[in-house]
Amino acid sequence: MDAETPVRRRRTRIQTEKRELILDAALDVFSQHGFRGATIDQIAEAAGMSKPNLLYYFRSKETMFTTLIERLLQTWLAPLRELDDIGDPIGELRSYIRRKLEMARDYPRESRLFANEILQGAPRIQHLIEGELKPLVDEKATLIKGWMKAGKIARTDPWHLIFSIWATTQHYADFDIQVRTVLGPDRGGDGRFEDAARYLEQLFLEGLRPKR
Amino acid sequence: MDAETPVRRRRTRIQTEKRELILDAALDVFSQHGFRGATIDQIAEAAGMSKPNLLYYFRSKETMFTTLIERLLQTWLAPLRELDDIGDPIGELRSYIRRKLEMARDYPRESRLFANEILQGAPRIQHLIEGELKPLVDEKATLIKGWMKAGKIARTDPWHLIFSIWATTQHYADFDIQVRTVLGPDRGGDGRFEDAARYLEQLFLEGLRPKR
DNA sequence: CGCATTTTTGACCGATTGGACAAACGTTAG
DNA sequence: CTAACGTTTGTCCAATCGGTCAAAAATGCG
Repeated sequence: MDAETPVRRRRTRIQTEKRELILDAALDVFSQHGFRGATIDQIAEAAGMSKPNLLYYFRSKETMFTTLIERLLQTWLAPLRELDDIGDPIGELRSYIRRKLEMARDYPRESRLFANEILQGAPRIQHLIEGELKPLVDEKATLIKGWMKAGKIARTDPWHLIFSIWATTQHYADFDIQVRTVLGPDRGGDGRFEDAARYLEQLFLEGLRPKR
Repeated sequence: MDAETPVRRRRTRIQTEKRELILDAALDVFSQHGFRGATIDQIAEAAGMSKPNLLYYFRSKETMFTTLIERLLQTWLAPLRELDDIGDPIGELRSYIRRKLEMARDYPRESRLFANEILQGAPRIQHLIEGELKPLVDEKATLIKGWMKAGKIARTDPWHLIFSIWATTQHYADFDIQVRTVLGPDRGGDGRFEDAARYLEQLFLEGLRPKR
């Protein structure tokens, strides 16, 4: 009888700050080792606090992970949400690719965390992919189809078009080590993202067949 | 003094068979959970044997993993090795893309295992990337540069060209769950690889700018 | 068959894991 | 100041981890 009333109190200033600190540390660790590979101790150390202290702010490892990935998905999908019918289609696509590549450069941890989760069959975010990602992609696919019908871009499969943009841009975050190693110290420096941007623009706009 | 002579005996029939069985089970488990996420017990169960029995054939989890990934890298790089100067360049690239996409379809576990390892910074295969992958890519980049100079394909960055082929094709293995979920039951069925093949051919050859 | 070798198993070990808990410590409003 | 509440920590626990070991079972061979 009336065992415990979970009075959801208002969040303290310290709570807000520490939760943010923890999530950042968790992003570090989760993105590097995946969910199972990461330990609470690692995250606690990265956040500069003890394990029980961390567990005071997040009930469990799982809670941290889901909090992290749900928030992350929003920023992750933002560029696609911005794709609209205002500018000219080629310009829209070009800037979408550029923005995605910038995200791979500036938020590689987020990209890797997401990739890691999908790789393992998305056990913890399947519902988000079905409920958020799919509808958004379907909507934008319709938009792109319209561009094709209007002769603004070449006729092709809009879903696979979106996949190819995701794949090529996120590759530079997810496979960063491979990219940098293969490019070597000369070409693999900070300039690699500009090289990639130039190449991808050419690929998506013109393809590889030589002009005559 | 003569503590133990590791007389490397010849491998028994049973040893050969069981080792193969174990490696297949290990591929299942490693590709789904990554190295740290996988447990010896899981692999043993998937192989239908007890844990000590498995450890009789492979000294450690690490041994299994490296055996697996070193062998895997060879088949994985085979298509790139076949890229040569015999046929016409456009045809060569087209069939390289096709072959890579077939591998994503037929060997998704291998692709995921590799992706998982790279994602985490390639701690166990860095030397293979430097010593095997990089030289091979450099060699093929030179080949492709020749094609560009001869006007056979458009001038662009050969390294990033190779990256984009890897990214787009392996995406269908590594992000399979996402691809199938977004495509839905209609377009996400077995035909998705043919759709992808058609789309990628168009992308790499013609790009998206409309013909006029 | 009989014996040596290979294969399999159950029991066990120390280390690490996610998490619980009560006590101690800080902070703040009245 | 002080009582109430928020925060932090040391200690502990059961479960799981990778791996060992001796002994039993199966196999191969003359």
